[in-house]
Amino acid sequence: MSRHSSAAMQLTPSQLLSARARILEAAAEMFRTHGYDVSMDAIAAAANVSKQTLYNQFGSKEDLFKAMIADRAAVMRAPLNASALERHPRDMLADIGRQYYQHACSEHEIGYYRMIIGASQQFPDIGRAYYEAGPKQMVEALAQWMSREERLGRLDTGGDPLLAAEHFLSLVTGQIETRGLLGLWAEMSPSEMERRARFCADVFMRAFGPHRLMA
Amino acid sequence: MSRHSSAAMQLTPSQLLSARARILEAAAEMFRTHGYDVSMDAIAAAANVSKQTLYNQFGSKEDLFKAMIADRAAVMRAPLNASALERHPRDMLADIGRQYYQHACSEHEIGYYRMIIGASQQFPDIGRAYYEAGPKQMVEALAQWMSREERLGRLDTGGDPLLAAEHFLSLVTGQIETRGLLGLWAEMSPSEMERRARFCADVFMRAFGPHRLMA
DNA sequence: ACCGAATTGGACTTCTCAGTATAGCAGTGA
DNA sequence: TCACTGCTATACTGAGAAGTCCAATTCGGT
Repeated sequence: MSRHSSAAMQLTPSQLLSARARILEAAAEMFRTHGYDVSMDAIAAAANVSKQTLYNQFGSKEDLFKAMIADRAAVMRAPLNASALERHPRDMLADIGRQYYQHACSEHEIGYYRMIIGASQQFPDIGRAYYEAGPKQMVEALAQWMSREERLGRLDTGGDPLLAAEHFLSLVTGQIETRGLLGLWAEMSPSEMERRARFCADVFMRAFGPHRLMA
Repeated sequence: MSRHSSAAMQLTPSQLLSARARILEAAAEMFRTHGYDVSMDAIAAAANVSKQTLYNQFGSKEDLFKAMIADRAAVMRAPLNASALERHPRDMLADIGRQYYQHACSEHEIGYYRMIIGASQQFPDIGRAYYEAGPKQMVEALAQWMSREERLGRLDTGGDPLLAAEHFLSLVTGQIETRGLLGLWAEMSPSEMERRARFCADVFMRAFGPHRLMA
């Protein structure tokens, strides 16, 4: 019974990853769902690894936490594939909205965001790093696209594409983020995503489209 | 020297409040700045009260926390004084924006919000209560006003004043809340508040004003 | 098959913190 | 003067968690 059976029995997929990768994965999950207060024992158990191994790989809880953040930041690298430069701004915007709802508004991502907010009190640089790798990237990429569209005469941001980009993302986010952060999660159906994304694009085009009326 | 001098020496303003009120005040401050993880000893010290008194007044840390939340919720009761019903929607909206920047975007309020977010993982009902006493009230009051304006033909929300209200508040909040939550605080000057509030009102009116163009 | 390195499980130390217990002190009312 | 009540100060208990130590085991490369 000894070697073979016990080895085979425990071969979950996670066992195939290196200890370090498994720890990072488990740590991300545990920190996300329990906040920085999870015990190292709990993380070790979740990673299916002994506590000592955990401390061999990462010297301390703080180190592990920061390594996990860095690991995830590498993944976060923004989407916003500037795929079609040819499309009508309205369609492009609706698409961005859709993408946003699928990625950034998932329960998973909101949980991660909540955890970062909590940690940013204890580790201020974490908050800054997250902001610069996430929201800032996003808004700047969008602003750049808007600036291009403005030169083409298809948008009119009044010379402040950054603020316009902020506004669009704010429209998309709406109260959804607020509710998510406060733990009031409501799954959004694809059709609801579609409706909201289109609505935001319409609203934005009315406000920043090329033919706007004054006062 | 004994009685008079010692009593007089310690008479800070906070000494004039009842022990209970002092504790609530100190607890609010400590929870806000340190999160739920502050020690009861620290709170007792901040309230200038012995630990035992603290436990006499509030049976446990959780009870104290919830009492503090309830105490503050009573204060939060929304502004949005529907003062002038006569004013042009644009001015009304700009005013709401200004008020919002002054109250809800203060470092103080953001810190409180951040703390609630952290606690809502541990105490889910806290998150819900905060949402319903704060953001929800706000958006519903605004939606009600918008609905009235729509009947008067001075706004056109396309029949969804709630979503329009959400949109306006999102515009106002923008990235400011995000940055605040992540600890990247940047004081906003009154003129900056003014500029942003006006800008948001203009944008909103272009999108939801009465004479909108279609597609 | 063998050796060194990594891993394991668990006991152990030290610390912090919620909550309790105790003993004394200060004001109040009769 | 005396009992009563509420507060202070401080020591204490018990639980949980970070981090360490160590003997036994397993794994990877040769």
